[in-house]
Amino acid sequence: MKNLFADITDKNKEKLFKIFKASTVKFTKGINIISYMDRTNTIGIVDEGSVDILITDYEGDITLIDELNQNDLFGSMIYSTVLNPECSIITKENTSITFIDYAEITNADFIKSEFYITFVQNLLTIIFDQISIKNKRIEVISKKSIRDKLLTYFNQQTKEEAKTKSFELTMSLSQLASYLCIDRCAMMRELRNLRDEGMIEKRGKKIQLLY
Amino acid sequence: MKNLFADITDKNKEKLFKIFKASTVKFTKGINIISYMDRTNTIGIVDEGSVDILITDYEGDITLIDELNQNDLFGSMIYSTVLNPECSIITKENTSITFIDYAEITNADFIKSEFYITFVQNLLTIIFDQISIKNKRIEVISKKSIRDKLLTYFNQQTKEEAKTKSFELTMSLSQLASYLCIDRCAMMRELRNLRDEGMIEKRGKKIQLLY
DNA sequence: TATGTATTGTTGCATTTGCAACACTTACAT
DNA sequence: ATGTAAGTGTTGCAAATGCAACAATACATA
Repeated sequence: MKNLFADITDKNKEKLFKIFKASTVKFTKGINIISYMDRTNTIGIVDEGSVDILITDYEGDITLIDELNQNDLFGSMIYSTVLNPECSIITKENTSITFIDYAEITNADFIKSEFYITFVQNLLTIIFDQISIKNKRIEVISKKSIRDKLLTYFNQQTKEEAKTKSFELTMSLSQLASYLCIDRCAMMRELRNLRDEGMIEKRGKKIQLLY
Repeated sequence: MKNLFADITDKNKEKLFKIFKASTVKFTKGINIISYMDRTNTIGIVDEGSVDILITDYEGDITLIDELNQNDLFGSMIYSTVLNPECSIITKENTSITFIDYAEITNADFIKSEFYITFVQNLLTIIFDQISIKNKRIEVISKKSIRDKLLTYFNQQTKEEAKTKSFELTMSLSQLASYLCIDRCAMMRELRNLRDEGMIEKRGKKIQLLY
């Protein structure tokens, strides 16, 4: 995954940090960093660690909108609801975030600099990646049944492993259920059905498609 | 909604079109324009009309990933699966699309031009908007029950109408069911329940929240 | 090692949901 | 005007699902 400052020298990165009024803050696990995003044009970059973007609805139910990892970006321009009180950005572990002022993307000195293009390219690459991830999730949770959600997810994961048709789960089963927006117990049941019907094989975190 | 070429003079726009090797094609309704996207770096811009981005899965089921309208963008960098045979881009009406070569975004002449910044800003604005729309949809279809999906959608729609708590459906009920990834008949049933319980009022396309 | 915590795994049951099949209305093209 | 397609509305029923409640592991860390 590309870094927003990839292919930019340390010296230029320093300049860039000044232009962007950048500040890097280290958070421990479980902190809501939404208060750091109060300026409308703040972009957060995950240097290290990971965060969840959550929305709390009128009934108090919490929806996971995004899971961001190293190099991912977030900000009110992406999460239009980000400044609403019902949105929270929670660190999932010890996490280091760099905040930059997006408004400075039109800073005259910055535009003239030789690293402007590199920066814009990096920015676009990262954003496009994040959109792709979102599209994948939409494809999965669009499915009406738990079975189809699971199979679609498994197919996505094995797409690059056409030969072996197997992959390692990158998250816990509880997290998977949450990602798929389904009840964990119901998912376990369906997972068992798939295994019993000989559709899949599951050993620990390794899943093998058999169809 | 911003246009990718907003605030760029016609003359400069012409230059830009040359740089991007742009071509504008008019399609009638129901055409799959995926074949126009075969170059990896092609970006499509909806000048007029609208398109659906669809994925057909291993079972032949079709999933609606995106509905794009005027000024929206699409391309393989956004839909990573776009070049796969199972992805289709279907015009929903008479639609005019401009294709540009994304690789030219680093074209030296272009970068030096005075309209480069405007272009990049427009590009980012449009993309951020598209992400916001995606996030909203994820929030809605994340809900487990039809009732919650409907109420969450209604709440999103009335957010800017805090006083009246009412809005006009922008799509048909069939389309809404498809957007929410639920069975249309089951949705109708739940809609009736909500009405009977005095949660909502529905007259034609106008929906009023009563809670 | 002990101890608490997170994760996995299971089941019964009431409820929700998708599906199929149908009638009726509206919109639109010829 | 007339036929065709698209959209709306309804219902019965079998199947899928969420929920609650529980037991058994695995895992971390004090």
